[in-house]
Amino acid sequence: MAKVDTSLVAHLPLFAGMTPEALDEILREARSARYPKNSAIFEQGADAQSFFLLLHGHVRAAKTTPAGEQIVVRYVTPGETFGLAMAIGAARYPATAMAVDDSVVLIWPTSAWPRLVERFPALAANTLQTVGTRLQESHTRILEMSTQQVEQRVAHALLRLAKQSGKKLDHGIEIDFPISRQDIAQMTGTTLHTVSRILSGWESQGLVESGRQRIILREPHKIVVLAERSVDSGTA
Amino acid sequence: MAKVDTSLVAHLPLFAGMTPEALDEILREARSARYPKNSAIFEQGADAQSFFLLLHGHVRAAKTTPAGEQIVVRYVTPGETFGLAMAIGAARYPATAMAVDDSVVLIWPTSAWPRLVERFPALAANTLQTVGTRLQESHTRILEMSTQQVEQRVAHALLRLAKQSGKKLDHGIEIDFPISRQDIAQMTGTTLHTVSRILSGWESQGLVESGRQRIILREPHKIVVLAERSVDSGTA
DNA sequence: CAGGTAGTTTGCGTTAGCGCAAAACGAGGC
DNA sequence: GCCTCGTTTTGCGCTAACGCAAACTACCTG
Repeated sequence: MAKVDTSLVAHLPLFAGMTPEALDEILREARSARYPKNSAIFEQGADAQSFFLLLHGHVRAAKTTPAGEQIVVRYVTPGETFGLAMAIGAARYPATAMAVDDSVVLIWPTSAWPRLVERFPALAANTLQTVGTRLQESHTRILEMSTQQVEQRVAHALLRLAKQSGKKLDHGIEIDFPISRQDIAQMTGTTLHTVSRILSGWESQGLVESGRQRIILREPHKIVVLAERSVDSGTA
Repeated sequence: MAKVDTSLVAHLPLFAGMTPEALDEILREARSARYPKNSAIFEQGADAQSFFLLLHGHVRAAKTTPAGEQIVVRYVTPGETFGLAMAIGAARYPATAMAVDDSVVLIWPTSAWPRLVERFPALAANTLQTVGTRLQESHTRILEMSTQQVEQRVAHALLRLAKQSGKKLDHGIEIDFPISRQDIAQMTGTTLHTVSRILSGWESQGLVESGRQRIILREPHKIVVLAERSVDSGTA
């Protein structure tokens, strides 16, 4: 197995409350791998043979309908785990994971999970914590889809991306991985056309600056206002 | 503490892989309580002092926006846990739980959780499993909301309710707890008006029979067809 | 049994956002 | 430097679903 530097990952929530020795033992079971931009890490429906921890880069998890429509479940940022099918007792991946940037991951064989959990119960507790948080976020997303208009949802989505993976600029925040209108549409439950129109509108108001797979929030605060304003208070 | 019969709950996924002694010890920490129909069990935003296991009845978990709009997160059926805020490290309940029928629950103080998990690691693993499954379901719901029309979403919702809490009748399946048009609207991201129109339509086709807070699926199979048909195949 | 309350139905006008289509744009490959 | 392909923009017509309003109905209460 490839040796991984413990100091890089020791602070992650996944390993909270663990001794250096335990951490070392867990890492010994992992190997690391590099996935180039736009390569698939695993496909929805495939045998869940591994689970992953992202070290560098960005990964998009997306779910596809039988008819071929997609939604983006989430963007994985460094330090987060993904592909935890086994934790929920699933034999197959429920989504497809794709590197949107050159990415480096740690990989554990799924078969190692039961043993690791038995030996290090904190692992299950920590994973429960993160999965629980994701469930929360998922409910929030459903709430937004049910109650907000598309423009507000797009505003929220961009703010979240900026918070998660924003690079601070002199004036504004840039989302630091390639993301298309289509991607944002799939995060907010709309079409790329509508997203394009919304961003065009914002651009002409100076709220954002954007181009091919690239978005900079120039006036984050004003976007917060857009995100929070209730439907009918527009002309108030 | 009230004594609870272990045989009633021993088979639940939450207690999978546990010895009778362990189960007994866990149950000793719980008390049971009865909530009458339409009473609140806990409110969104309140201190998460307890977590719950439903023994009898039905509980609706709903999330409210600052503006007062609600969505139904899920209906809890007997044998399921709810109010697991502590598992995700939240100090407050992220939703409101209400008994929709006279209900009986087991209640543990949140403060007992860390101790229980330490003593019985399987508890965390089992909870991870159920929370993971709920996350899956939540993603499926987002996918449906993004890609399907209202009628299909309502069909799916009813089929799920029927599967979860359906009472088999001579001819059809009855959802065996009180549920309003409004509730279904809040499960599917639409309005009670639209749900009412859809059910009226189905009723006139003989697919369902419904009344005040009561729905019977008379032709489950035909509803499955409705749920699965893709958007444009209507006139095919 | 009368009255009130909560849930349901239905009609009608409106519209946010979709779907299609076509053009413009920009980045990478040869 | 040119060509090609994927992304983005924009126009236009359409419709699913909403929002409002009013009537209706079943159940519960006093």
